[in-house]
Amino acid sequence: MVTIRDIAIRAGVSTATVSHVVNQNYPVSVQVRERVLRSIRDLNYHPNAMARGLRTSRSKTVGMVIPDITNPFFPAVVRAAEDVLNHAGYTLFVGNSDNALTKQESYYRAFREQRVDGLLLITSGSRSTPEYLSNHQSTGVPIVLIDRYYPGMDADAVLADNLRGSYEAVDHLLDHGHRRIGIITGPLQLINARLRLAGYKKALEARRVALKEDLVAEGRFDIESGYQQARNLLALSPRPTALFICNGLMTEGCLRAMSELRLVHKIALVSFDDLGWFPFAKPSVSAVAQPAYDLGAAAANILLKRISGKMTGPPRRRLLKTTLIVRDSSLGLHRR
Amino acid sequence: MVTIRDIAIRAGVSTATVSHVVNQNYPVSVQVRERVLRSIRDLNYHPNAMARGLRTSRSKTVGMVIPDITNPFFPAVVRAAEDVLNHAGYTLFVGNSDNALTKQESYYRAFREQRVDGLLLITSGSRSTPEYLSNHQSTGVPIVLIDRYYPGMDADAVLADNLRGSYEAVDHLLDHGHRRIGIITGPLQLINARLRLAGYKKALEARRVALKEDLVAEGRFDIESGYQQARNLLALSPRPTALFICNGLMTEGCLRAMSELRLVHKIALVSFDDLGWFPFAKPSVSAVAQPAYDLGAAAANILLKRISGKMTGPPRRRLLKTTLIVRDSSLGLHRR
DNA sequence: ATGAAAGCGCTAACAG
DNA sequence: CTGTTAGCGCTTTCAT
Repeated sequence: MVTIRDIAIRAGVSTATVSHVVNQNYPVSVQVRERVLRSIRDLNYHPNAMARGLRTSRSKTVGMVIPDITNPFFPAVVRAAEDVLNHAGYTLFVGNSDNALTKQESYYRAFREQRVDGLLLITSGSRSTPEYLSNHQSTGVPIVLIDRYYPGMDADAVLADNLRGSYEAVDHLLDHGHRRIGIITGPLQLINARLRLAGYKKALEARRVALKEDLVAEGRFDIESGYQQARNLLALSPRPTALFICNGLMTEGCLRAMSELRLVHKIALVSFDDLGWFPFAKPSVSAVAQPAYDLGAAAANILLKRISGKMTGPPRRRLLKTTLIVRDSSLGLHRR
Repeated sequence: MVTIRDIAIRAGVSTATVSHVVNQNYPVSVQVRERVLRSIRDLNYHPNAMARGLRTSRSKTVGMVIPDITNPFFPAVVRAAEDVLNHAGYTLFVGNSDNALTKQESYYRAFREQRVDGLLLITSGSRSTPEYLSNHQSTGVPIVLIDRYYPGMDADAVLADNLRGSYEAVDHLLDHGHRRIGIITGPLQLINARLRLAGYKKALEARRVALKEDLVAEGRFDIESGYQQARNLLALSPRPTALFICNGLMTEGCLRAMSELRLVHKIALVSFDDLGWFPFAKPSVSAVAQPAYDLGAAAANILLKRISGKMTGPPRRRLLKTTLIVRDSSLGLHRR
């Protein structure tokens, strides 16, 4: 491994001078600079980030943990955060927790040990704040939660308005005359899953439609559980006339079930989460679109402000609007 | 920041002993171990990976660069690599190059500077090997290419059999009587895009069907270009009777175009890359499924062997089979 | 404008 | 079993 000393020797200067050239933080004469730069190229020198970080205790690096890299929503959030952070000279490292608390913790620790300058976290699976996260406060490393939060965890958070988004979706179905509306929720230990369910309940209440417990099915935000719970709901009699599915992957599973049962054109459908292919499914799928890019970008911006010290004080919570996109699946147009 | 010294003082031992406890690589009496562990918990101590890495020159970390995190194929590969690496005690950091050579290079440098123990790379956009990669050999840091490679770059690679996969797809269309088959290729500076085109040509040749240049359109492996090029191909007269689309995202765009033109049920379609929702598109979409998980897992396994020194010698190239999944879009069943 | 030298936190000989 | 110590590669005063 070629080190700063190798460069110094080859260029006939001290390591300090090499450092000055590399970091451009002290004046260096043109001739010396050129000689140093040439040596760096000749030897293919990469500064050792570990040594540098050990010295400066900054890494110009941000760690992000997401729960499911195969759910298209999260990559979209990652892309946004990455854009903002790269622009500010930071490198974003991503870890996939696979919806497992243990993996989330191990990524958290790995990132902490790598001394990332900040953290972005899309939490998974717990009703309360894991201990390592409640202890996190004291570390001084900024952390911003995205899309979900642990109740009682004091950290900045950027969230979609889950309650209102699902309220609007269900309200829309009610508008179109549906009274037996089934819902496949996310795992209810997640706050956003609970809020989406709450929006459903609130919409029913507002129209004085009684809540039927058997129309509420809990999924796991994945294709498989969407399929399974859709089969369950569609086996009820009387059958629901409409379904509200609380994320995109479960909608994928639900469509598979509806397709098998030849009910695709008979049951109205709204999905929370808009996937790219919803417009050309038959019927095209109505959805509550989340501002994925804005979520990631806003979170990254807050993080940068915290890192630089431009933002101080107590945690803030930002709520971003969702958008109901009405397509054929909820309109009954497809019934003709 | 709490350091090993803080723990040592609090536990009334030397830093060496704390290190022994943490790394479990030297015997420590039970009482002392307990005292140390308690201090670690009390102070919420995280070993500084930078200091450790600086000392050991190992980071137990692997870096992976992918070209497009929003293309579902790549996250699937990531998931696999992650499974294998986590299992072996490594942490996988992912960087998204966004199909940009500059971003790919900057992630490469960031990972090198972080002193990752190995690299997984899904290359983007160049016909020849960038200089920093041809220089990589000498670093001794193992690197495994996945899905694509730069001609002339001497590194282990795990690839799908693009040529054969697309040959089979086009052959299948020919089987069903199609003679005017349009193709939307990927960006032709990518080797896999070129191979998929080559498979198309080879299949035509085998049946002595003349190649029509106007039926060949070059896309960029994204939704937008799939849409655009599909519009172009479908505007030809005579119109192609079948389309072979060289990746999943472009198929998404192509379907949008076909849907707008009300041609969905009139043109046969096969996609390279199988996406989760293809089975319930109408018609369901035939596709060449790539072994995404196996690609990632095989690459990670090779990387681990290189890191541990269990595998030495010249680079090896593994070719994994694809599978043609015939659904309605290529069968004409949907025409009834 | 350049260099000498201390020290970031940790591990690994080695000594005891 | 436990402690002392050197040094990984870098940045940063402080001299010159």
